[in-house]
Amino acid sequence: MAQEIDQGYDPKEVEPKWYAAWEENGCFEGEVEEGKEAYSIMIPPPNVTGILHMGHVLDNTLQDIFIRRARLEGKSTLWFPGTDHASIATQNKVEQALRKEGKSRRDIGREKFLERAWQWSEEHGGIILKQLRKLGASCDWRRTTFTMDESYERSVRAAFVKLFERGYIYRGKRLVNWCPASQTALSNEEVVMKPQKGKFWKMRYELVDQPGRCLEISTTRPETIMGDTAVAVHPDDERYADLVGKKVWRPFPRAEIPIIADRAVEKDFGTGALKVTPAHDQVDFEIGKRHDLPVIDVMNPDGTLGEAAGPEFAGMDRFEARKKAAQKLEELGLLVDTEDYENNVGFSERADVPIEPRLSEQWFLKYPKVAEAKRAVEKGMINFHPKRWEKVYLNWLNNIQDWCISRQLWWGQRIPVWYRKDADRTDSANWHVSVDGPSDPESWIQDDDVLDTWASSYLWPFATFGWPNTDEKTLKELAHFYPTSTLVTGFDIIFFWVARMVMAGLELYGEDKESLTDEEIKARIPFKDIYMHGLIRDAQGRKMSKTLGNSPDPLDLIEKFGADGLRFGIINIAPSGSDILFAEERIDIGRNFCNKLWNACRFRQMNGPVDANLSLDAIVERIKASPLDGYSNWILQRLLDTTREIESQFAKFELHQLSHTLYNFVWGDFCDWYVEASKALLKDKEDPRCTMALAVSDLVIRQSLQLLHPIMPHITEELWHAMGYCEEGDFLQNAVLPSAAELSDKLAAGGIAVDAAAAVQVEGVKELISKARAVKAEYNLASKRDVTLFVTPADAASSAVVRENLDTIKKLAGAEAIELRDAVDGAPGSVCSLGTVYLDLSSAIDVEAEKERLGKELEKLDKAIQAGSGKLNSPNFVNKAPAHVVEGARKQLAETQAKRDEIARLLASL
RNA sequence: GGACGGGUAGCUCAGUUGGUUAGAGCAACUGGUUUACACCCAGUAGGUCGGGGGUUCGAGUCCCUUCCCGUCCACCA
Repeated sequence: MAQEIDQGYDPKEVEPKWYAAWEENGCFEGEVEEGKEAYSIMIPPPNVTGILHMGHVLDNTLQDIFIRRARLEGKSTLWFPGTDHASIATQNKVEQALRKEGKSRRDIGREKFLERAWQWSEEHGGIILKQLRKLGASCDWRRTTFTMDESYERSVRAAFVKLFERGYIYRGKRLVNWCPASQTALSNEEVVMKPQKGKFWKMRYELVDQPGRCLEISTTRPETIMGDTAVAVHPDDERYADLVGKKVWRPFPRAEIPIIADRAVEKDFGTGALKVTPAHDQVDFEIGKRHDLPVIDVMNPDGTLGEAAGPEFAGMDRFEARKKAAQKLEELGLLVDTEDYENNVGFSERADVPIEPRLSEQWFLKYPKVAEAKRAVEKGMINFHPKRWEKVYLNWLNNIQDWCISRQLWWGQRIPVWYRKDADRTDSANWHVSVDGPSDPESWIQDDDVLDTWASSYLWPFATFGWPNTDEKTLKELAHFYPTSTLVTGFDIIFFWVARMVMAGLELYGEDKESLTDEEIKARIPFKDIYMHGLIRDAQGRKMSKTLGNSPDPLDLIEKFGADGLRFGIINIAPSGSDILFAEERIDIGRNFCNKLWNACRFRQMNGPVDANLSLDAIVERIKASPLDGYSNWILQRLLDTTREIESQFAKFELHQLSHTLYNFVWGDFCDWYVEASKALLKDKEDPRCTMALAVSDLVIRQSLQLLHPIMPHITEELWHAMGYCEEGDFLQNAVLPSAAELSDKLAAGGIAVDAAAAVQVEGVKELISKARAVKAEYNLASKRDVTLFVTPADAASSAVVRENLDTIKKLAGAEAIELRDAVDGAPGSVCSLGTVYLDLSSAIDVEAEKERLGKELEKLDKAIQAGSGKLNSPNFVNKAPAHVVEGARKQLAETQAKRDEIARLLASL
């Protein structure tokens, strides 16, 4: 029930109270509601051990806005929360902790390590979910899922088995991206290229059958010389045509290697001769395959040189070995020259060390349903917002390569493949692939590796519901909530996650099929819309990072601005899909806006009881009691416009406009004009116009709170109750938000005809008031509230409008009296559409200053007239432009001319 | 090398299908305490819309070209 509103909004009092109440009352619980449209969002699961940062604030505020809006529209909603085990990131953290104790994971073994990791994830896990609650996130927390929950893991294994059985998953010995720090294979997406300064060594290899004759070769990696098994030149390179088929001496270990011809070599690069190291370079590996070259792996998994590198190098770090190899070339007299060189080197995204191409046995996924994944987007079954991300997505799919999904890590879902003990692992006859493992486990050994994290989270949209279980609950919920409605995420994981989820859904959500029809695609896609937001950066545009210390703790910001203030603030500065420059001052607006809204309600409450607000009908009934005055008509018109605008912004996924539209309406229209104007009516509580103004305020506030609720849930809930819009124990979200059309109909049905044309008149009154204020300010009388104003109306209609709004004008312009006159001379004035408004100041007028002011205005109008008449005098414009544009230009010119004449007259009268 | 995004007021950004004299918030400046709010009110100033060319009656908006900034993809050893 309604309660008194205190002075000053204190989010600390309000926010925790309502969050607790919502949770206790199951406000966020998403259940299948037959007959209602479903709306669901899957949270992009944050890392289990992560803590909330500004990116999460943005991402989750957006999701909460979507889901709360859907709730207000009366949909059957579900926001599904959870966390990701983040295999490599979490394992790194646990290993770091171990290292502090002077241990490595191999010292303690897999079992003990996993114990530690679980302990770690339980200690830190869930912190972020608690923080999300502080932000007001309305997730159905009962459903919180962790990607290493037993049920989720079963889904992951089931997916693996299905993909394996369908031939998409295979095991192969390939050159993969190897991270020597984490000692695991990585996917191409986990490798980032960075420019590195290094050296380019030119060396010479002597021909075996022509001692003294040498072939010059350039390299950036002399430490792999020991793994060279050929030298390659381009087949069309005339310089070397006679050498192909001959042999050169590899300097160390000294051995004969062939000179071969291969098109992969660039003639014009370096010397045009390439040392071929099949074990340590992708291109070389391909060449090696084509020419059947031996593969010599000279490196250990940890990035040190191996036995094959020879005793001098074995055990040495790869970068040490590089220097040493160069030195050795020099000693042997084989070094021609050395130059500084910058090239791009692949780094492990996580560990930030250069990766090594490394030959190893791994599991790969040949992506399924690539064509369908493209079609889904091309045909608009899945829509990116903003649309431009479509291209990025399609481009990736067009160049897609098989995905290395095995990781030599322990923390994660272990690959559900078992090998028969003491049998040949490379022979698939000795494999067992299943969800539950072999029935005679003692005869088998499970694969050591775990899956790439993304090879589990790509199932998130349906595995969370229990897929592939076929129990009633799972099927019913999936039928209702899948495909989910909107995916909200950053563009940085468009390949890692978004595209892979699409393919996983298309392949796995349904029967095994070679290809899919459009109807089948629609049923299988994981989401229909993708809202891509930008990355949060600091005020200088730098990425936020711990080391830079430019990453504010959202909890501090919530403490300072309130969750609602932070939410509004972050939404307000988030442009459509590009990077967001964050600075704390930019959040001020959110806190200030909360306070403004709060005080608007407080003001309303101070002017009368709010005991007849329980339903929209009750409020409409009260408005009916007396005819609308101009301002009330105007604000209702603006309310309908605003409601419509917000509808369109949601429909078009233009969320960056929401906060601006609502801020302008609540602050600019309602508080600055309607509330101020209504003060004239509120003086006399017995006046029916007072009752009407209060009822109109109640309607505007009610609708505004609903429109704002998705952005600022706590304060709107508090005010919803304080303003008596619902019974105790009920919640804002249970009142269905009327659409602009519904609201308009409801008003019409109640006999309240909102008149758009009359609303325009009010714009004229506002203009007159602003002009009057400006003239007063010019004479340093802005705060004087007892001046006399003269108005010379433009015509009879204007005169009537001014008369009707006399009280309001007096109140808002700060005048004691307003006199309508036919002509005024020698007073400072300002021309507006309703007429000219003058300040009664004949005695004290500063003629020079006034002349200057009017002169400036005159100049501006002259320019406009010149442009306008020029346009209208041109037959081209009059003949070619559409009639309404010409008409508009004529009207505009006439008005401007009238204004100009009036100002000229004013000037003359001085 | 390929693709995309951006360049509009001191700063951060809006600006629908081309159509009045290009907007907002912050900052600045001036003046204030009015039936709520100094987390406030009123007012002022500030822009040749990156440069050049074109299409058009008309361009911040469309086309071409060019210069900056940023991102992604590719990777010549």
